Amino acid sequence: MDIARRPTTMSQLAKLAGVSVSTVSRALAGNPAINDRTRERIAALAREHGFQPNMVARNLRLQRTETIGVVLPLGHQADQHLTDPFFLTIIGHLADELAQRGFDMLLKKVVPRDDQWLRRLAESGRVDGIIVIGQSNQQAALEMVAQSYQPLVVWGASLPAQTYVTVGTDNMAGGTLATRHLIERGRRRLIFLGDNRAPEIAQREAGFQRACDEAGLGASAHSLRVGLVGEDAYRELLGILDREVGVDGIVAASDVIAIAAIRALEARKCSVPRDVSVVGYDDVPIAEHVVPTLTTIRQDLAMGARLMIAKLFRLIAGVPQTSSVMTPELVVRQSS
Amino acid sequence: MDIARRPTTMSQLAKLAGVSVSTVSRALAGNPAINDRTRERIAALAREHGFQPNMVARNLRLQRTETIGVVLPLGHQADQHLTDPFFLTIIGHLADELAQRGFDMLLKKVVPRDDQWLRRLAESGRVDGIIVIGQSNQQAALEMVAQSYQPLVVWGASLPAQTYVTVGTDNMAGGTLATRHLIERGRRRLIFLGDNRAPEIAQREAGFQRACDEAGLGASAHSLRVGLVGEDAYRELLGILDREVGVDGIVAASDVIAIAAIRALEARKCSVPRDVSVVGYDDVPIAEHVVPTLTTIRQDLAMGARLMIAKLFRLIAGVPQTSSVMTPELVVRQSS
DNA sequence: GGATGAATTGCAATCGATTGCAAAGACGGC
DNA sequence: GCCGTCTTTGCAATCGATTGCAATTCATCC
Repeated sequence: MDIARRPTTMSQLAKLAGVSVSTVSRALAGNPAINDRTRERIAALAREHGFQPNMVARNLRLQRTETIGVVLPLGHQADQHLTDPFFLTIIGHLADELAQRGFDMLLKKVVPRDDQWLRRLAESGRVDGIIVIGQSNQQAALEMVAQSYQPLVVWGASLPAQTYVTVGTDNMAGGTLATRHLIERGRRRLIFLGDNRAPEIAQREAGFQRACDEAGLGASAHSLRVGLVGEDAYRELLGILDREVGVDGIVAASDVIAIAAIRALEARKCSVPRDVSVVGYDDVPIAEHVVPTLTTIRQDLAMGARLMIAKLFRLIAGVPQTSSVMTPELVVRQSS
Repeated sequence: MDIARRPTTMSQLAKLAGVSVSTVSRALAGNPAINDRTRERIAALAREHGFQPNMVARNLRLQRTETIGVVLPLGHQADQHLTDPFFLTIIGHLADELAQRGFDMLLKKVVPRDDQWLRRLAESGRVDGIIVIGQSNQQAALEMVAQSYQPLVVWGASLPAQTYVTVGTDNMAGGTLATRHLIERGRRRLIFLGDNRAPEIAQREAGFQRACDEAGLGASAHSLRVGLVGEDAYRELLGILDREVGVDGIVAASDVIAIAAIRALEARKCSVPRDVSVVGYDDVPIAEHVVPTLTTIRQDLAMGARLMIAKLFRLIAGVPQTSSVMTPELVVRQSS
């Protein structure tokens, strides 16, 4: 039981210890200029009272925060919620990597209303660097900030004229991989499901088209757009299945879409994989737990997160970085 | 193209505008003491250069950050990753609620090594309030901090002597609901799957036991512990199924466990729901997309997030709050 | 013309830490 | 006893904003 209230600032702790604030600061920082006995006395006092220095003041003085901003721009999504386990998975991996380095994560879900959303965070002084998950349709805002703000890494597609650093998988290769797999399984009437306003999805779609063209099924292969998730998407899927008679292969732009598609097929009395083969994208943890287990294109998100954080820290240190494109991998399970 | 570099502090902007820092501060804050023409001139200058005030300095001066800490304590989980979509769902809803109020979210995943992890965040000055998702096995740390730190809301179980505010569902009722449903379906050899070191899970298990006792199946009903997710859990499940012959009903402590269980049953040639009925818990978005769709106990996380944030803001305003226990709801789908 | 008061703006303190530099104290050597 | 050196500690500036209070300007009124 303390009679005086617990000290909350260094000056209060200094008064308790009978020394100056600077001595307390140095003692807690382990500065060797401070006498061992003094340091130990102050450390004991701090421990005893559970003293915790004010990080905001510290951050202001040091001009760094040991915090990384992680931004999810939802530019092209009507729906406001994060429902794709893909995001949690990558956020979880990022949190792991950051925690290892003693950094915190400022998570922002932004629905862009102007092109200043990224600049606001970048110049607020609240974060030492920024990771953006997915370009959405916000290339302009990303480019603008990248001109003057170095510590920025984006998960997503590697685009021609882009000046910012990205980490991602080869989406075109992934789309091709998924599609060729269906064709090898003897599927001929294929559709692609995904919202191609995001560049990653557009690249996967391009990969789908390429594989279709290679196999000479241009005429019978269709490419269709559908939102990412939710009841609307499910209903839309039912409509698509009713319209597209004879479809025997589906390439989905994400596992969540694939799973909804399987459910829609089920509702229409189509068996997966007997009547229709389905390939997802991402290999989210749930993919191997659904029935049938999901054939999918695996993106190594643990590796991706590690790369993003590694690059980001090097950028923070002032070392220029280049983008990385990882190779996606086909994981064959029951749905194809 | 600016010849001078862009102003990054108010004093630089003030120099540009030919006024003092205080005038800039007041102008940007919309203080009516400032002449309209002056204010407009300064605002235009700020807009033109994309000026963004330093939030760290602002936070220090105002002693508030408009940031809420969201903490995921992983005390009882061997596995370090966030893989349960339950977390993403609740984080997404919290992010929505906070964004609406113009607040940011500092996300911390902590693997508690001592009992100071919560205090460190509480007294760092970096957040105006804290939400803890799940008590895990950290009741002691929560209690300790709650003594001296008001703005704290915990998602989880409402426990007898607890001094902090919680929001959650009635886990005992949920467990009972799920179990009674299986019993009504004619199931008699039931098992509960979940890690009861977390108090929420322990309460669900107690509800399971109560329903079993009510129906007089104490002898044949078992209660078993299993980790939350991952390949280990799946293998453990296979082992359990092999040992527990004749099981015809499973109450899972989460949807993720339920889905893994269905997959294990499938691997052992048991049909769901023909041979075994399975009930999950949470009603995560994926629950209605798996095949068979999952019967589950729905927790209204949107409502829960809204309640938590509402309580937290009232606590920040100094208004004492009480805990809320929401009523869980049985959602019957195909798996039972 | 001078007093009064309202409208604007600036000065300087403040939030709580860190750190360069100076000062004080300890100690030994001559 | 005095001086130089080394250790240890404190003073005060700094990070970049906000804000109470004082100062200035200017119009108005008698």
